[in-house]
Amino acid sequence: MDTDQRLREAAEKLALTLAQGGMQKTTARVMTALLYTRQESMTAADLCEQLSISSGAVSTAVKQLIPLGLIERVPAPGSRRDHYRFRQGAWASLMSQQNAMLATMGAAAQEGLDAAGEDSITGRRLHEMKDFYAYMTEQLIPLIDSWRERYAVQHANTAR
Amino acid sequence: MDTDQRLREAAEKLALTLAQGGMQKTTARVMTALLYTRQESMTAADLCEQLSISSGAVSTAVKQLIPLGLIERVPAPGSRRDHYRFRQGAWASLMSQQNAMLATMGAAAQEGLDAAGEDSITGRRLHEMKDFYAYMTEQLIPLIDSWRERYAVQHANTAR
DNA sequence: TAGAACTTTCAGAGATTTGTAAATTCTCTG
DNA sequence: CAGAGAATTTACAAATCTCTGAAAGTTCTA
Repeated sequence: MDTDQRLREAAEKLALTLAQGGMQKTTARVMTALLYTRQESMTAADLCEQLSISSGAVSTAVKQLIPLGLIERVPAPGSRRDHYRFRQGAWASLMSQQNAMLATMGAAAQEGLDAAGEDSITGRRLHEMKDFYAYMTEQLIPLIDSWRERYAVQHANTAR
Repeated sequence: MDTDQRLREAAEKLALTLAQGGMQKTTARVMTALLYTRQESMTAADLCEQLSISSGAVSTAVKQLIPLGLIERVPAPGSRRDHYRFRQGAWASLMSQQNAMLATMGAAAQEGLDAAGEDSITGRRLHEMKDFYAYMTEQLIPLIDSWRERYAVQHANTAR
């Protein structure tokens, strides 16, 4: 089987997994297409054709992926079309987004504690929750930062 | 406003957030009901009534929550009904599940690398991905373990 | 072991989501 | 600055998902 086809299949497979995990299916397909493509970047038209979806769908997907820091628009000299590419450091951005969820969970726990009080069955349950998310938030942020740093140094000489 | 109502509202609010994040709505509502309830545990009938859903829906939700390690069936002496309660250590279990996703991502990156080779545009993109998930997996597992340990010690004397 | 009390499964109705096609808006270029 | 080439938005249609109600299955007790 040729390389292109293997990559396409890997892309679709990962997209399916991501969709299972809550990401919208088309959004996931656009993301993985850009991740596994052999081109430096792809135009909206490329994506339409390869994925057999309408330009509207591409537009929607892109609108969701850019704020997540997963892809970026890249200026394409000589072409009037927008080009998109998978971002350097995308994964760290994605993980950071998930940190926001950790904070939300902590706040939800606190809210319940305020209502129920610490000394109750509910209070004990929520206290564990609050502690856990406080701990995770505290630990995860430096973890991501240190990776960013490590990676930046390691690849300083091979930057695009 | 009374305590019960504040807790119910907090529960619904968190359920909505979780639903946005990809969890099924009813599943999320069952989970948060068990998290914020003032009772030690709830029966399927309790959940039906409080959430205004059918017993079939409860059954489905429970079937999804138990494997995630979020809730558990508890034997209820003197009652023939199943009782459910939010699990101790649920949050650590949940986070562990997400680690499985990290492994999947790493594998997906490897698969692409095998097809594209390291020395290509695609190869460099996928290499970053692989490194990131390898790093996160490596770091996150001990993090959760150490929390489990810490929490177990801290609460050894106040166990249910 | 018969029967009662629950739980689970399943088919179909209803609701929501999501993609398409077309209209609109935006943005370059000549 | 007019117009062509793209991207985005919107309204609608199609597909999917998810809950309910009812039937079937389980499990405990008498």
